[in-house]
Amino acid sequence: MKTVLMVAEKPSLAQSIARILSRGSMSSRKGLNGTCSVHEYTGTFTGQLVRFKMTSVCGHVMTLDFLGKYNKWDKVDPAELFSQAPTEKKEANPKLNMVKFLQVEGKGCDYIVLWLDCDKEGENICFEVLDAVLPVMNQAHSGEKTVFRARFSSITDTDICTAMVRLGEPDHNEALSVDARQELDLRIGCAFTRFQTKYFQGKYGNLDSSLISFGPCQTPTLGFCVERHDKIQSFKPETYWVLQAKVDADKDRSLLLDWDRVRVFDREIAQMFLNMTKLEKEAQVEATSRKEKAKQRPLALNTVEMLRVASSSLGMGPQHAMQTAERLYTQGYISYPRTETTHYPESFDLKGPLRQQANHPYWADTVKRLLAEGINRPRKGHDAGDHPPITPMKSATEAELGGEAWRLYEYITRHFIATVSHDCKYLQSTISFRIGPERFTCTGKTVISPGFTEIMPWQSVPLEESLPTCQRGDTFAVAEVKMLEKQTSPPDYLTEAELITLMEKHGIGTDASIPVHINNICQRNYVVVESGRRLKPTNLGIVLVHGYYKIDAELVLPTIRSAVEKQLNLIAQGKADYRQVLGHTLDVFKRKFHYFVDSIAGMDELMEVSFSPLAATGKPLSRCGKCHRFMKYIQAKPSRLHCSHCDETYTLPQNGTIKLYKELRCPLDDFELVLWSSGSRGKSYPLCPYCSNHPPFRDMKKGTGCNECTHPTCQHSLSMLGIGQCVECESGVLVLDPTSGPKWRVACNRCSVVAHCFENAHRVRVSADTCGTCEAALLDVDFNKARSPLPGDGTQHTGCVFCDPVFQELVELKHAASCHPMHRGPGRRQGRGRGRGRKPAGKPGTRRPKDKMSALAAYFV
DNA sequence: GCAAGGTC
Repeated sequence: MKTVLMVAEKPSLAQSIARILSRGSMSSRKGLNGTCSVHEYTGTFTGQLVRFKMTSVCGHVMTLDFLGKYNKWDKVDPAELFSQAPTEKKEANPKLNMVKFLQVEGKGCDYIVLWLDCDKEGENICFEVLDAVLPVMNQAHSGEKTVFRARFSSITDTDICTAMVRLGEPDHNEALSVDARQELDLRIGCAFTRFQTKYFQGKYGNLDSSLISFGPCQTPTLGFCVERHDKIQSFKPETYWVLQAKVDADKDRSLLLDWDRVRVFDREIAQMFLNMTKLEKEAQVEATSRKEKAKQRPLALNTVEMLRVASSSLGMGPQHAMQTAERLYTQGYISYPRTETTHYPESFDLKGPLRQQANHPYWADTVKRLLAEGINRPRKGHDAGDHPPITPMKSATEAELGGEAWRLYEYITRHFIATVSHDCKYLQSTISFRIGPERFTCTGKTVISPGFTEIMPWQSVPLEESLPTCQRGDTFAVAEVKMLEKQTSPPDYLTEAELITLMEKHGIGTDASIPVHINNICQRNYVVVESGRRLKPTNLGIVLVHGYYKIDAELVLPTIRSAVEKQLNLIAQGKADYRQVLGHTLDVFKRKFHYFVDSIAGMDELMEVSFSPLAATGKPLSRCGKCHRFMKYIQAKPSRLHCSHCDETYTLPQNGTIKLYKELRCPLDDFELVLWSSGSRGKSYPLCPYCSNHPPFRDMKKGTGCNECTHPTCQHSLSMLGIGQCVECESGVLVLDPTSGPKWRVACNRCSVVAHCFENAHRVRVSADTCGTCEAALLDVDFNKARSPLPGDGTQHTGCVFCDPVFQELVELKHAASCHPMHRGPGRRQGRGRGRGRKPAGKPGTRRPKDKMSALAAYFV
C-alpha cells in the first residue's frame, strides 16, 4: 500500500485536519522531537487505497543567517553585509530536529500533500518541507505527480474536504517573495544595527542599552512613539471660551445646555455672545427629537483586538497577554489565539461553546436567557482565511485559572457571549433651545434594552436622568448663562493599544509579531511603559528617531515596510524577477547605508546633548597594563572599562558586579585583575580585562575569565585552580573560587554548577597531586581548630572532593542562583560525589578528563 | 551581540 505524507504548519492543525479527513478514526503517536504528532489512517487517494500520515512542522523549518565568520562584529565591515557576505539556511530551532523528523516520517512515502497555512509564509514553508523530505521519498514513476498543495480558507469539515479533492501545486513565486524578505530584513537590519551599535557604544558611556538596533518594523514602531512625543513637546495651549446655559427643568432640577457654537477662540466675541444672552429670562424650545439608536455588539475577537483590550482594560502588555493566551490555548480553554479573522465560519457551532457557559457562576443567567430566547446572528466580520475567531472552548473558574489567565479568559468569554447577544438599544432625545439669538442643545440617552452591554458592562450606556417631555414653543426659565475660559490640552503619550492600531493600519508586523516589536523597543530602552500602559520614549529613542529624520527620514517612516512589500508582492505575483527585485532593493538600501554612515555626525550632534562621552563616564577602578593609569568602570549596559589615555575600551561580562581584585596583576600584560561575581548565591571569578578581550591562548575564548585561562604558572589560572571535569556539562571544568572562603565554592567555568564545600575552612588550596581514582586534583584544606569536622583534633586534610570519604560529606552540589529552576538537574542528593560524571574505579571513562594536568598538556601541545 | 517571520 502506498503512503501519503501530509504536513501542516503546527501540531494543532495536523490534529484537526486529520480528525476531519479520517472522520475521527486515526491512530496518533508522538514524533521523535516530542512536539509534533503523527496521525495515521487509511483512505483513498487518486483512486487507490493508501495509508495517510498526517503530521506538522512548528512554523518555519529554516532560518536565514550569515556564514559564521561574518558574524564576528569586529572583523567584518557592516557594509559588506549588503552583498559580499554569503548567507545560509540554518535549522530554525535545532532542538526540534525538524529536518531529521521530517526525513524519518517521509522516508518511503510516495506522495506528499502540503497543508501549510495559506499565506506567503506558509507557501515558503512548503518548500522548506520539500527540501527536507523529497530526497528520502520514493522515486516517482515517470511523469507521475507526487507533490500536492491543499488550499483551504478555514478549518471546517467542508473546507478541508473540498481542499482535499481539489489539490493544487505549491506556488514557487510566493515562496520566493518570502526568501527575498528574509534576506532583505537580515542584511539591512544587521548592517544598520552593527554600525550604530559600534559607533555609539564606542563614544558614549551612558546609553543604557547594549544594542542600538534598527529594523524595518521596530524602527517605525519607535517612530510612532516619538512622533507623539514631538506633538506633546511642540504643543502650545490655546485659550478658548465656551457659553454654558442652565435652565430650570422641574422645580428641583436644572438642565445644562451645550452651546451650538461649541467654542470660540476670541474672548471679545465670546463676551459679545454672552452679552446677547445673559439678560434673557427664557429659553425657547425650537425642536425636539427622539431617536432610537443602537450600540453595535462587537465583532468576533481576533488577536490584535484581544491585545488592545488586554493592554487598555486589563493592564497586560501584548507580549504577556500573548503568552497567557497561548497557555490558555494549549490547556484547551480557548481556541487558537493567533488569527486575523473576525468572522465566524458559516458552519461554526455557536451554541455549543455557549452551552458550556450555562452554569458559570458569573454569567449563567445571561447565557441561559440567550439559549432560551435564541441567540442573535453575529455581525459580519472580516474573513482572513486563517483561523476562526478566538472563543472559549470550555468553562473555567477563577480558582482554576488564577490571576492573569483568568482575567484574559473572562474577557474572551464575555466578548464571545457579546457577539451572539443583541445590540444595545437606547433612546437619544435632543432638545434644541434658543436663548436670545443663540442656540443651545441638550441631549440625553436612556437605555431601552441593554443587549450585549449586560455581559460587557464596561461598554454600557451611562445612566442618565431622562430629559423633560416638551415640544416646540415651550419655554423654560433660564437659571444662568455663563462664560467659561478653558485651554486646549496636549495629547498624552501613545498608549500601547493606540500603537497596535497604528501598526496594524500601516502594516507594520503581523498579529504574531506586533507584540515582539513593541517588546523590542522596550528592551532596547528606547521607550518605557508608564502608567496606563503609555509608551514614553527615552532620550535614546528620541535622539535616534530625530537623527533618522535629519539624515534620511525614510529609515523611520512607516512607509519603509510597505514600499518594500509592494516590490515583494510583484515577486509573489510572478510579475518581477526575484533576483532583480532583491538586487535592486539591496542596492537602494546599500546607498542609504553609506549615506547614513557619511552623515552620522548629524545624529551624533543630537547624541552629544543627551549622553556623556566614554572618557567622562564611570569611576576609576583598575589600572591599565599599558599606561598604568586608572581605567574607568562604566556600569551602564554594556558594562566596560575605558582607558581614556590609551583610548581603549574593554568589555566585561554582563549581568554581574565588578570589583577590583586585591590590586593583583595579570603576569602576561600587567593589567590589574577585576573580580566578577553574580550575586550572593552565584559564582565569582577573577578576570584580566585585556586577556578577556584579547585571549592570549588558543583555547581561551573571548569574554572569559582567569578560570578559563591556561597560563601554566599564574596563581589565578585554570591550570592552577582547576580540579576536574564538570559533573554536568560536557566541556566545563570545576575551578576553585579562591575568594569564596569561608563558605568555599568550586564552580564550573562553563555552566551553572556550583559545589559548596568546607564551610569554615580557613584555607583551601589546589594540590599538585591528583586522585588515583578519578584523576581530579586533590585539595589541601586547613580547618579551624574549634570547628573542624575532621575526626580527632585534626585540622588539615588532603583529598579528592569526589572520592575522599571525609570530603564527600562536606561537599554539596548546587546551581548558581541565576539558573532557572526548569533547567536544574536532580536534587542535592545526587550532588554528593561526582554524580553522573563519576566513573567506576580503575576504568578510565570515555570522556577525556579535563583536570589540571590534561589542561596543561593541551596547552603545551 | 544583529532583522522579521513562523510556532512551543
